[in-house]
Amino acid sequence: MATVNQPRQQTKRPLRADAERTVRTILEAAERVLAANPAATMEQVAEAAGVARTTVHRRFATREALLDELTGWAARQFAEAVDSARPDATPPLVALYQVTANVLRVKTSWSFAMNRTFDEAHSEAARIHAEIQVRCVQLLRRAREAGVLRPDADLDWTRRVYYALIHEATAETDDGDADALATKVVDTLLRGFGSPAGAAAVHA
Amino acid sequence: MATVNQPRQQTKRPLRADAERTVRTILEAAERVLAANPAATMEQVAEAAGVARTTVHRRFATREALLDELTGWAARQFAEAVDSARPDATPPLVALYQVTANVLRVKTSWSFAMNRTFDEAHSEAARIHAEIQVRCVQLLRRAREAGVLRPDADLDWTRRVYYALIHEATAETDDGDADALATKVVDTLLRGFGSPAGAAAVHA
DNA sequence: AATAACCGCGACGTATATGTTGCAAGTAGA
DNA sequence: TCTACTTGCAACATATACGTCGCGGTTATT
Repeated sequence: MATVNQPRQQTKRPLRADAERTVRTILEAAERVLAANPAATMEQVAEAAGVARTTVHRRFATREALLDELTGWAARQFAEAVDSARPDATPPLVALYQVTANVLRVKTSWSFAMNRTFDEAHSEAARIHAEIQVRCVQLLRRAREAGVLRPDADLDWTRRVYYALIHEATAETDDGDADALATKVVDTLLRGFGSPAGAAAVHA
Repeated sequence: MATVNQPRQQTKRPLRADAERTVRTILEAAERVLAANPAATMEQVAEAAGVARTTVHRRFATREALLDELTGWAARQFAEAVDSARPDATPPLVALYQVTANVLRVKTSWSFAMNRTFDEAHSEAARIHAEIQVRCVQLLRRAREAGVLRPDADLDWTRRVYYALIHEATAETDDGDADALATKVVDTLLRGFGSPAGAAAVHA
């Protein structure tokens, strides 16, 4: 009868200060390494973190646990970025800029953890992202009612394009500061690239 | 002295008709399976194709070879889709619609193979994609000169947003026909979502 | 200073994916 | 019909990633 290798469950007792630091170091290293190669191994993460592989396993029972912790952490920072922009309390257009800038700031540093697809719908990260998505649509609706968006704008499509623009902005080579990028994103979202007299060009 | 497992090199002699069919079946199955799960195993691909795993290995020496073939095939279809729209010979706006519709048609069926990142810059697929990218910028430049795009449009940023919109459009749940989606994409690209009187809203 | 926690290291066990080989049975095509 | 190609199957070899365990040395905390 083979003894099955079951992951050792991680006790949740308070960590010593240095251990706490190690955890953060590992998570940051994981983000870096996995952003470059999502299939990276535990060994590579450990190496990037400057610790032994066994230490990683000491802190995170399984690979899944590490990934979950990482995405959870990023999600919380994401939520924090949105919240601190007070998207429900400021004029829609201002909020749009503010939220965009804040989100860009965190997303550039957490590209892997933020783009990870959420298989299990019950994970903390999935819940947070879903909530934020709802708030995003709310903001867009307010923008539409305020006349910032066209009355016939499809909010769901708008949101997806908005997300895509943010994603694309994080890949900018000359990553200027978040505010400049945010301006670029919102500007593109609202105006697109057509010339104001664009419609006439069809008949040219 | 351990005998190292080196992939058996695939002879490139003409295949019998049924074998040719098998190859296509495998590639199509690989696309389906890998689109759902990029880390899918050879076994899963074989199962989806309705063949034995060994048969897959008979046709594709290594996993890499299969992936390369897949991306190569998709890239050729991509190029074909662009070419058949004659983007250099028709008015920019028309070409934009036409290219978009054609590309959407193939991209919906080849989402995995088209999004695969190209590590080795010397692969056929990478070359094709690079060429198409150049032609895309050319088209956008023509559009700008024709007054379809704003004179100050950043062509590289425009192209990336264009790509992102196409990508997003392929994920539409109610995947209407390619023409309708193309209209949506080009419309969004040119006009964005802001109301024409949008600028005024800032002062509201 | 004493204690408990932490870490590196080496070793081990396990699971799984990849790739190979040989053979028997079936089938396309001349 | 005959032949060469093709396929499924079972078995094998190998590499690699994951996870565990124990020990000795170090460090934080009291």
